[in-house]
Amino acid sequence: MKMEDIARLAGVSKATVSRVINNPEQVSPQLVSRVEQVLKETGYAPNLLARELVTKQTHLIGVVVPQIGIDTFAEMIEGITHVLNQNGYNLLLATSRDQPEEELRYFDVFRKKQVDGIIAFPTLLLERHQTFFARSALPLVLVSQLDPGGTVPSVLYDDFNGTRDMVEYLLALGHRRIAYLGVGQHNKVIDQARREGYLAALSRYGVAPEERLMTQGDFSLQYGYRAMQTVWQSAGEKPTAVFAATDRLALAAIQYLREQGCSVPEDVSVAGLDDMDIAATVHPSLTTVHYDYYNSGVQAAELLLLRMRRPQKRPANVMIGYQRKERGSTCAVKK
Amino acid sequence: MKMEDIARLAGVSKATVSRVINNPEQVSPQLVSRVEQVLKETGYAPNLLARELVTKQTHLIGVVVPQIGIDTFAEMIEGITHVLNQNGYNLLLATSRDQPEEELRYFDVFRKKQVDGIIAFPTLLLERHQTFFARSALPLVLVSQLDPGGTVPSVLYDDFNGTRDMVEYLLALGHRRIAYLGVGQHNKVIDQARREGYLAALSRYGVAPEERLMTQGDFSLQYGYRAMQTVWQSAGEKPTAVFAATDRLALAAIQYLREQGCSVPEDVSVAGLDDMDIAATVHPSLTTVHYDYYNSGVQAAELLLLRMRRPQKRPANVMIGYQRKERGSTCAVKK
DNA sequence: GATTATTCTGAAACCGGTTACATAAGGTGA
DNA sequence: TCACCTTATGTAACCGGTTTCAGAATAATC
Repeated sequence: MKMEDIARLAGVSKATVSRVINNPEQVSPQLVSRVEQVLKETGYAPNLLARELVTKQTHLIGVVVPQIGIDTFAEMIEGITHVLNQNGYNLLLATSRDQPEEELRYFDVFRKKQVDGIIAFPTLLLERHQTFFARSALPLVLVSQLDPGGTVPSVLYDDFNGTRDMVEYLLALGHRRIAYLGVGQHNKVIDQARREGYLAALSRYGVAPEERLMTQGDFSLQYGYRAMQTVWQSAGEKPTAVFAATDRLALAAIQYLREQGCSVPEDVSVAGLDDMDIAATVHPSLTTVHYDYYNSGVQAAELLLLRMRRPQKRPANVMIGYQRKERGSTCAVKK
Repeated sequence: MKMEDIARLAGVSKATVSRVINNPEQVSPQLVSRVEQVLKETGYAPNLLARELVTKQTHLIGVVVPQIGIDTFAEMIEGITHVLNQNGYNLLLATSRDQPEEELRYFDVFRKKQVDGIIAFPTLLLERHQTFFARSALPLVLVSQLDPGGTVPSVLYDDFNGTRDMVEYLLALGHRRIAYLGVGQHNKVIDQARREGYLAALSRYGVAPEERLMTQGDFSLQYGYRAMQTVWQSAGEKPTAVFAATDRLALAAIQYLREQGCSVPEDVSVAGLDDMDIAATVHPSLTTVHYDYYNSGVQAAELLLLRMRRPQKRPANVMIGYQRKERGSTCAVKK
C-alpha cells in the first residue's frame, strides 16, 4: 500500500496525501478528513526510507560500545536511549568487542545508513578514527575519550581523580602495599587514567609502585580471580589492600582472598570502581568509586542533540564526577 | 558525492558504477579497475537509503526488550547482536520500559522503517499485539512468550520446571515454609511460570501455600529487600527458605536477612534464578537456576534468520533448558 | 566474410515519498 | 464588475540508488 493508492482511494493527488500527513494546515478541512478516513481504514504506514531519502533526516543515531553485557555500559545505553527516544530518535546499536577496526567498520555502516549522529565509546583511537572525525561532517560525541583534534565533544569520567582519591583513602588507612588490578589488556583508555590515578596517589604518599602488585587484563571475573592469585602468590610481602579497576574485578578478588582463608576487610582491604548496584548489597559491601553511568548516557545524548541543532557551536566536554563510597570491604590496616 | 559524480569522473554511466559495486563480474576488467580507482580516491559511500528503497531490504532488525540494564536482557542482546552482525544485519534497539503500548509504538516505527524482521521480548501480549502479528507479514520472533495464534516462533525459558525443580530441592532439604519473591508487578509473563512452578512443587510435597509468604514486585534490589522484610515481619512462623524469582532479588533478600542477624544458609536458605555471573562469586555463593541467556539470544536470532529465509516453513519454538546450581546459600533445614 | 550468439554499456524507468511551481478557485477592495 | 491577492490542489521534478531493456561491440560459427 503506497501513497498513490491512498490518493486514488481518496480521490486526491499524491501531494495532497503527503500534505495531510505532514502539514495538514495547508489542506482544506474536508479533504483532510476525507484523506484521514482512508488512512485510518487502510492502516497506511508510510515508507520512511523514501521520506528520509528526500528529507535527508533519518532520525537514526548510531551507537558503538565495546560490549553491552557489562553493567556500566548497559546503564549508559539506557540513559542514551531514554533521551534520544524522548526526542524522536532511534538507536542503531553496534558492539565493537573492543576491536578498533570494528568500530571503524560500524562508523562506515552508520555513514552509509545516513545516521543523523553518532555516539561512540571507542576502545582506542587509531589514526583512522581521527581522519574519520575530521572528514565526516557527522555530529559525533565520544564517551570516555577526548578527541585529540578538539573538534568532537566528549563525555569523560573523572577516573584519574576518582582512583587517586580512593587509593589515597587506602593509604590514609595505613595501607602501603596496595595492589592494582587493571583492565589495560582489554581497554587501554579506560585503564590509563585509573592507573595514573593510582600511581599519583602512591607518589603523593611517597610509596614506590611495585610491578608485582600491578596486573593488566580484561573485564571478566576469571581474570579478576587469576589476577588476585598472581599478586597473592608473587614473591615478597603480601599486599594489605587491593584497588580493582572495576567492581567486578573487586568481587572476584574478594572471592579468591576468601578462599585463601583471608578475610576482607580484616586481613586485606579491597576497593572497586563503578559502584554497580549490587555493590552495596553483597557482603562485605564494597567500598568503591561511584559514577552515575545512566547520567553519562544522558549527557552524551544531550551533547549530541546540541551538536545536531547547533553544529557551529564550539564543542564542549562534560566531566562526570565521582563519589567515594566507603563501605564494608575496607578498613584500617592491622598493626 | 553521489553515484552520478563517480560516473562522470570515471567517464562511465551511473549504471556501470552500480554494477561495479554490486556485480563487478558483469563489467569488463578495465572499466572495473577504472571505476574502483575513482571509488577509492573519492572515498565514496553509497547512500543505503536509496538502495534499500529499491531492493526492499534494509538489513535492519528491530529489537524490543523491556530494559537493557538488567544482566539477563543485556546478555541476550549480546547473543542477538553477535549472530545478526555475523550475518550482515544491524540492530534497531528499543526499550519498552515494560509498557505494552510502547512495544506497539515501536512495532509501528519498525514497520515504517522497513525493518527486515523483529525480535520482541514483550511484557504482556495485548489484543493489539496479536492483530499486529496476524496482519503484518514481517518475520517475527518472540522471546519468553508464546504466540496464542501459533503463527510466530518463540524462544522460551523453561521457568516452570526450573522453579519447580529448585523448590523441590528446597523441600527435599526439609524446608516447608518457603517464601516466594515474585516479579509479577513488573512482568506478568516472566512471573507466571515461576509462580506456577513454585506452587506445583509445594503441591507435590503436600504443602499448602501461604499468601503471607508470597510477594509481587519488580526487578529492583529495593523491592527485593522490602519484600523479604514484609515476609519476615508477617505474623506466623518465619520461613526457613526463600525462593526469589531472580538472583538480584535473592541477593537483596540475603542482605536483609543478614541485617536481621540471621545467617544464610544456616538459619535461612535462599535460592535465586538466572545465575548471573557474579552469583558464584559472592559470599555465600548463590544457589540458583542457571539459564544460558546469551544462547537464548543466539537462538532467537537464528530463528529469525530461518524465518526470513524460509517464510513458508512452519514456525518452531525453542525451549531454553535450565540447570540447577547448588551452591552455598542453601542447606538442609535445622532440626 | 557474413551471420549469429554473446558480452558490455548506457538510457530510462522505477522505488515511494517530498516539494517547487503552476494553476484554478474563491475572496476582497475599488 | 473587474483586477488583484489568497488559498487550495495538482503536476512534475527530485532524492540516489537499482534494474530492465535495447543497442553497440565483440566473439564465435559456418
